[in-house]
Amino acid sequence: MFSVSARTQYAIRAMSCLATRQDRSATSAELAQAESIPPKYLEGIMSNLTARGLIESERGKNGGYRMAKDPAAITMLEIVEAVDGKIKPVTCVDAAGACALGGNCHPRKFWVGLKQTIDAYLAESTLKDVSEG
Amino acid sequence: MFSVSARTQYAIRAMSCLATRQDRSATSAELAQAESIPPKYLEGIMSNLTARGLIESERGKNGGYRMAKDPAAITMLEIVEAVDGKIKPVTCVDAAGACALGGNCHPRKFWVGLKQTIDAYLAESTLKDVSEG
DNA sequence: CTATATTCCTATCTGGATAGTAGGAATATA
DNA sequence: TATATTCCTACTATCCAGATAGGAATATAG
Ligand code: FES
Ligand code: FES
Repeated sequence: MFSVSARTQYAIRAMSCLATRQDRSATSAELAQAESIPPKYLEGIMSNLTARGLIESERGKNGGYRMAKDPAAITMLEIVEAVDGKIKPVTCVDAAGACALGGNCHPRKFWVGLKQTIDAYLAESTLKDVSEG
Repeated sequence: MFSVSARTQYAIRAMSCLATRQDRSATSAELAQAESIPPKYLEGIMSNLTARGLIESERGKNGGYRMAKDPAAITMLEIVEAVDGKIKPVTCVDAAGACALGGNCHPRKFWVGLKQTIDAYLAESTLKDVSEG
């Protein structure tokens, strides 16, 4: 329970690796190699991160990725949401009617609080913090 | 991501329902009915809660379950761990060698912190709080 | 222009976990 | 003995994360 998807773990490791490189740039294949991530799978993840604007991409020969921002300005929340979407402990956490109970059970507030707690932790952890261990 | 299992949601709803009954007792079938939970599935969950000592059971005719403690003395963490085990964002969160990287990646501290954050929230939320919404 | 290296897109397969079901054994009451 | 309950074990079905495959688009170099 509350397990972190491989997607997100891969994304964070890849970003962490990219951030600590000289020049802060690398190809997807290099990152996959360095972090033991299935190369083809990582490609899709990198696209997510690019779409979110956390990194920038260059196609073609000599292409690859580079950090779009300072690692201290990138939060774990941004990375998580880029690759796995907003976190949702229960389906009705934001849309009150999105569960069989129609948003009318007592525990719901508790789940909303949980989401806020997790979001807060993710938002206050920067890539810089994480990549430095 | 970070989604809560049906097991845990059911457990909390059932406990919440039980806690707010006169006499704080009911049969599994009654709780299943009241909370729209598959009856047979709930049976197994109730056994988990009994094993953990959060509720007490009585077999046979006129049997059922009753609260073993005051709802204010039962935390969400106890319920979650009773039915789904300890939470584990990443496999190596407590056993450092339990992942392909052998516990040696920088992000690991971050995941440990996440677990502590979630555990803390769950531990400070009591059944009384939750059942009262 | 051609060969090559890369990102990017779409479609598909697969295994394992989760959710749920089935049947009945044990136990208690009346 | 009949009935109502918890408890136990095993099975089935469903779903989706994880992974793979193939190739289109794009850029560079020679
Ligand atoms: S789970 Fe949606 S209202 Fe309780
Ligand atoms: S995930 Fe286990 S060491 Fe990083």
